Amino acid sequence: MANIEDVARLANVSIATVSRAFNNKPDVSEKTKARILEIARSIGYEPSVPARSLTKRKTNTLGLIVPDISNPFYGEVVRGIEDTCHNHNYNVILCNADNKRDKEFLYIDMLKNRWVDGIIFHSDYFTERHYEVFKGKKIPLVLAGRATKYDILYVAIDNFKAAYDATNYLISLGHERIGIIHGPLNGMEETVDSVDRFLGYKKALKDAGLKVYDELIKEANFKAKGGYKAAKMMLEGEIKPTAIFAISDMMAIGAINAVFDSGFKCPEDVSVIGFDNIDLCEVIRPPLTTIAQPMYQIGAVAAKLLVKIIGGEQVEQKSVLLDHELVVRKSCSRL
Amino acid sequence: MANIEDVARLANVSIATVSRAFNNKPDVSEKTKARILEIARSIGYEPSVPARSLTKRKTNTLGLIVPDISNPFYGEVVRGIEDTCHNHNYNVILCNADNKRDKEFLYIDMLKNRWVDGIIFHSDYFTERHYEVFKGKKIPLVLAGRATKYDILYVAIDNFKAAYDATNYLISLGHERIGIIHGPLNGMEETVDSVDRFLGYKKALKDAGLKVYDELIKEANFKAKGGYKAAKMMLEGEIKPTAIFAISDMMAIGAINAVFDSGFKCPEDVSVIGFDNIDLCEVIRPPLTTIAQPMYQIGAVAAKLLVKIIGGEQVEQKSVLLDHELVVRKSCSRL
DNA sequence: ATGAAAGCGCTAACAT
DNA sequence: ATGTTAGCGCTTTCAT
Repeated sequence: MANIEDVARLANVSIATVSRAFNNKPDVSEKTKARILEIARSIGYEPSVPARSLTKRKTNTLGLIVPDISNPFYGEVVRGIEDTCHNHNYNVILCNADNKRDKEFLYIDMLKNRWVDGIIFHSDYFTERHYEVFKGKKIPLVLAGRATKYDILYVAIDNFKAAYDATNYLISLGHERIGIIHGPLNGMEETVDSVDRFLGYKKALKDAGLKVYDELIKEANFKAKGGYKAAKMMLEGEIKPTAIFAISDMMAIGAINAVFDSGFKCPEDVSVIGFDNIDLCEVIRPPLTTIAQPMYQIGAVAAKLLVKIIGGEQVEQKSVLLDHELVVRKSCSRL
Repeated sequence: MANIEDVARLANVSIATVSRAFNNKPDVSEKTKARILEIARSIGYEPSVPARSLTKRKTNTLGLIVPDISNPFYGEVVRGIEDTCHNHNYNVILCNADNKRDKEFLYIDMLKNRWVDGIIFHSDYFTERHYEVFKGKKIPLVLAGRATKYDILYVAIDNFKAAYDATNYLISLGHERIGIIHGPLNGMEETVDSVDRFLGYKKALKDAGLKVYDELIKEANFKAKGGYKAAKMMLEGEIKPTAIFAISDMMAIGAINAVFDSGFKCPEDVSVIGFDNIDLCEVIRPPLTTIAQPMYQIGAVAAKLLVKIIGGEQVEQKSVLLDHELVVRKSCSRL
């Protein structure tokens, strides 16, 4: 592989001049610059990124830790991140941590050793230990997809309000027995999405003067099968819901299937509303009414924010809460 | 950040000895090694990957070029790759190239400059120009998801046979007017998946002595909406199919919706079979019968192969054709 | 078993 | 406008 010295020799200049030419420094004559670039091209030379990283102490690389890239939700977020990085001349190292603490810390360590310029971290949980590890390592960090009480930048949506809106929509359609299928609450110690959404649901019911039935509150694992089981139990119970709010689209889809399998119809007998707005929503029958999260945007904005911080812009960077949106399709109807 | 010199000083040894300790070289006394490691730990030292890459001329990084990570299909493949890389101490740089030639070549260039140890390339097309670029750059390469006539290692399935099997299954159920929704054929110059599958479909019909109706051959873009439109046209035509083979699950799902929207039932009136076996298949109604591609395996095997080549094992590496599988669910019925 | 020193490919002072 | 040189943090001969 050709290196800077080869180019210098062939162009009859010093390696410093070659370096200048490639870094667009002002103090190289246009003529020599052109000659250098041409010679470089002819022998297929381009600067070595690792070598550059070493001297500049900057790798132009972002570390990206997500739970699971095979989940379409994260696929969208990551797509937003990668697109943005590409536009800003960064590359992305992808890490699947499965929401597992050890895997996360292991990856954080690896990324640190790789001198990544920053990390975008996406996980169901952000604990005190996370906070301390990141602080200790002093790596620029942006949390994606969730807010936090720590002084760490994040890009997310207002989960409480989003769930409030979803529930309220059901109420506005005349529903009174509204069930919820939420995710793991984890003792409600941490500010997990699931907790916020659950709280938003309860608040909406209370504000409308409606009763909160314990029988209509079920927990599942964010997946279709979990949603199916939870809905099935609800529908076979004493108090039957006329509407169900599932806090992820996959669970909502499971719930719709449960409605049919229980001998009811959706939306005629039971309305179902989801959360996320993944592509599937328009494809299934009935098309799913849901709360849209700007997944791509979450990724894109997080990446932009991180790149800015790395660039050292002291412009008082702030966390961002993006807007959610109610997308009305056909899975909910007036009571 | 602590470096190797700091550790050396504190441990009263030379940096060479520290290096040996961290590289598990045999010629360091257990005692000093332990001391060095302990001191390193106490000041939070770990070797710099960029510096190491420079001397060793090895980055322990793989470049990964895929069309679009937000597509669940590639999500699975990438998941297989990343898991495998993680197990072999490699990291992965993710690149979305959208099947665009320029973006692909740009990424290949970037990855080369980053001295990645190898590249896994996944794209709808692998042209002569691709072949030449890769040969020119001399980067270890494995093609994922598709075969090629060039002397390049690949990991894929036998698309021709898979399509043959799908069609044959329909035939075995008594169907005679079997439509196909295929992808872009691109003049059929290149060995694209779409072409192989289309050919497999025709061969199965011919082998069974069935007529190939031009009216039952439609092209779409691999997405649900495309499948919907294609199926709609077919169902409204003169010659109505009793079964449809869509060469991707997303198109199959679109087709199922089209069946219902046209006033027919699936599978009673029209059977539909898909291709890929994405998670969705079990979630929609009716659950989709399909040809399963081992997506995770494609990624995992490709990564394993690449890591082996990089390791210099001359063990006559061979391309791999993985098995596909017919997964019978409820979207097809006997005529 | 350990150290000294060269070198990986580049950038960034400091000269001229 | 261009060259010289000292690093960046590490591995790897070559000595001892």
